[in-house]
Amino acid sequence: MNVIDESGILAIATRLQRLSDQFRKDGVLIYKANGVDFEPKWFPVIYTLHLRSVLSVVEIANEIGYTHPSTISLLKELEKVKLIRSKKDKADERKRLIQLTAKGQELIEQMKPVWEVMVAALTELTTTQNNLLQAISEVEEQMKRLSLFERAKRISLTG
Amino acid sequence: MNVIDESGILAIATRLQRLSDQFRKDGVLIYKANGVDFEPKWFPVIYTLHLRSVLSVVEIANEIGYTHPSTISLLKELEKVKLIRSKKDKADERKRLIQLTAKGQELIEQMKPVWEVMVAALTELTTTQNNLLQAISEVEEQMKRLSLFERAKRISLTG
DNA sequence: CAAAACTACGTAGTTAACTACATATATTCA
DNA sequence: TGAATATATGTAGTTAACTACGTAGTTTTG
Repeated sequence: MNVIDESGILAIATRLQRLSDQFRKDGVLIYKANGVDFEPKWFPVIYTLHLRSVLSVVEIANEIGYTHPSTISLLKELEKVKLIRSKKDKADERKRLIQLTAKGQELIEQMKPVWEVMVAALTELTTTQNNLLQAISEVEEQMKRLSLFERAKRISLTG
Repeated sequence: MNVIDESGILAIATRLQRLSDQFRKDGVLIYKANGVDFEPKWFPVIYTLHLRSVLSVVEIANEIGYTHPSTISLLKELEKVKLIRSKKDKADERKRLIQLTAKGQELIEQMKPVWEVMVAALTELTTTQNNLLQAISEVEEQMKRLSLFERAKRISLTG
């Protein structure tokens, strides 16, 4: 991967994705090693329901920052393995209200110590001179002010 | 996306991916706005061939850090739009040697000023208190020493 | 109060990476 | 030197996100 590393910031999207993939793969291994039957991709939905208890499909999608079709397919999986259940909202028949099952809540209790280990390991790994998590937050903040595209446009005009 | 941002480091894989996606989408817009017919996903291959001129399929895959099947499908696309061409290696008949076409080289010359703008925009965006690119390099370095999984295992045992 | 606009959810198809497996050629070693 | 192993490429199928589009309720408005 020499060329990509040497090409510097131009290949930053590729490197971000590579890092994300590696974290996720190790996540699978860590859950497995701790006897927990859970996939990292489920985390955003499950964690959101852990904190908010009852939400509609679109509300979950917004919380986790995915599109609603992606969210629906995650919800289908989670319903299949009985970690969540859903019912129609009587006040608004368009809505489907989602919540954790008892099994889902038990699983969360089981995962809490694993999450603690993960937090410790991730913190150890990312507490370097330039903190990765903070760097992400800072860049997200910058993008809110002005997107990469807008910045490029401005540089093209003034350069 | 409140919950994900608030859950801190546990959702770091999700946030890395989201950032990567946003960069790539803006990349598409920037190429388009500059009248260049090029997709960001082609960058690793094209840039590698720009620097190394003739390489086999597996050599390219290693340089860009993808699996060889992924690389083959990228190469197919690039051959279709005539940015690269390939021929059998006479010294080793298993190998296919890949290189840029004249069209590919011209396109690179056309893209160079766009890349400069991108570098400037990305640098502006990511030069914050904690530098994202450096943070990525530092974490990659840490992972080489000991993977996330190994760290989690060690923490579980000693904790 | 009916038409228009909006919101919530769902399905179908696409994309860009992956793993697993198959085949052909090259190299090594008993 | 031929059998075993390794390497290079290719194909098929999977995955986890996406966009585009359709339908059914809800809200707004002329």
